[in-house]
Amino acid sequence: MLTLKFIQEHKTEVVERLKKKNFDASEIVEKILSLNEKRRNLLKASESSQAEMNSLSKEIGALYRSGKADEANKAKAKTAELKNTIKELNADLDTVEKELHEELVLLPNLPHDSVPEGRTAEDNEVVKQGGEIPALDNSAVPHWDLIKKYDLIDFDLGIKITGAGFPVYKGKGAKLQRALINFFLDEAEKAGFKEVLPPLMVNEDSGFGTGQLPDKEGQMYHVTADNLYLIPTAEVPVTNLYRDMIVKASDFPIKNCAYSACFRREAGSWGKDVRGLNRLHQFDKVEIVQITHPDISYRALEEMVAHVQTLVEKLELPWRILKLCGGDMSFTSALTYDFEVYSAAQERWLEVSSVSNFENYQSNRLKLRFKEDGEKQTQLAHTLNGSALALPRIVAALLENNQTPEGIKIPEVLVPYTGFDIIN
RNA sequence: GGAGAGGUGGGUGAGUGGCUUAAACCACCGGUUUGCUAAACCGGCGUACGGGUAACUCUGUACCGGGGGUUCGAAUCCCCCCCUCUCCGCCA
Repeated sequence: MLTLKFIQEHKTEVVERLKKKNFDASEIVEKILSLNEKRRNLLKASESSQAEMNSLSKEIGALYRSGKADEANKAKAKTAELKNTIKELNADLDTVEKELHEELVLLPNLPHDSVPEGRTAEDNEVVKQGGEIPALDNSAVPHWDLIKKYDLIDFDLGIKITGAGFPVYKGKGAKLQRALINFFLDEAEKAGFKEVLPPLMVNEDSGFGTGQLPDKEGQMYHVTADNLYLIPTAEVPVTNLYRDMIVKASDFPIKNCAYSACFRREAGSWGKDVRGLNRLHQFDKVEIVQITHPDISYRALEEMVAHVQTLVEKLELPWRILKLCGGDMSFTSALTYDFEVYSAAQERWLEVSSVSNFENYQSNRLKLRFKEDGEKQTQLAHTLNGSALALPRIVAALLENNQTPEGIKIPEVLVPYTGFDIIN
């Protein structure tokens, strides 16, 4: 959520910048400003009445103590009206504050100045590219066939015990999962991210803190009996570790990485995009999260992007980095880079990571603040996160790109983790 | 699942209706003293939203798990909810 203060001070800027996200903010901003004016007036009136009440009460107490009951009773009579006034003012204030909040959460985060104009994924800007797209021979098949051929993942068994989108990994397929998770965690740790292993379910407050609730409620599995949500990404529990906190500027940067299973209902998805490993209800991912000083959050973003780049390079996959255009960015992000790897048999790019700077948009909800050393004033921290990496599409690309007549070759860097160098 | 105890500032913890402006201690920060460390002493030490100001100082209101109620006045009394801990049961 944008801060009220910022909207007040940068009214036209907010409207202008949100145009890039194809969002017309002018009406909402006007409404916010007028509601805030209302709020301030009500607040002033309420507070001065309360101040009056407080001093009257004090007097009454003093009168009783000095035995002047008559005068005390007289003073009491005066409080009745005041009490009513306060009640009414506070009720109005409450209403206005709720309305104001409802409007505030409608505004998306402002896109960074460098975000390209555009409406759809077509308009995303390729900023960097590397690796070589392998030339597969005619016998090459997509990963869902390879998976069957080598008995790596069983979708039908998953359907039997749970449902579509919950694959069962088997044998070398299962080992490959473990290998990738450990590889990603080790690499993240080398890059300075401290590992945490968070719960896979979170409460409502956490869902709200990172912005999944209330807007994207339908995308999460909801355990209604206990009112808990299965996490769609480790970003949720890990970022919420710092909810409602005031940290010291000297604690920055706070860097965490976490492996977790991720659960997504993917309501409304269909078609060829969901074939094989392309889209699942449950999948594994290593996430990196960073909380920084606002002055250096964009440097932190570049570092995180560089880290992800080393991962796809070490896995010897053809990769490219996209800077998302305004229209394709998420509601909460200020700048997002997507990583894609080329899946040679499907002949398409697959998104495997999304790295974003949220600036203070998330921390305003989370109430994640910091203080400069020696300063009394609190400021909102900047939060960032990124996948490093999500497994299924990496597996899809690895299988497809590395298929040979003899079997599927495992990238060198993974061999110490898998314990085998070929799947055959 | 059953029974009990409890939720007060960063932590421990006092506080049964107005001498509370939430004590005290610890931690933390600043200062004095000191050969260094330690200690002692002095001072400071919450958050949010307002008002005021050139700025600092200043000032108002709210906040003792959350919500409601009683009262001139609530951390304190009443009601509802949430959470935590202990014991028992079940269990990897």
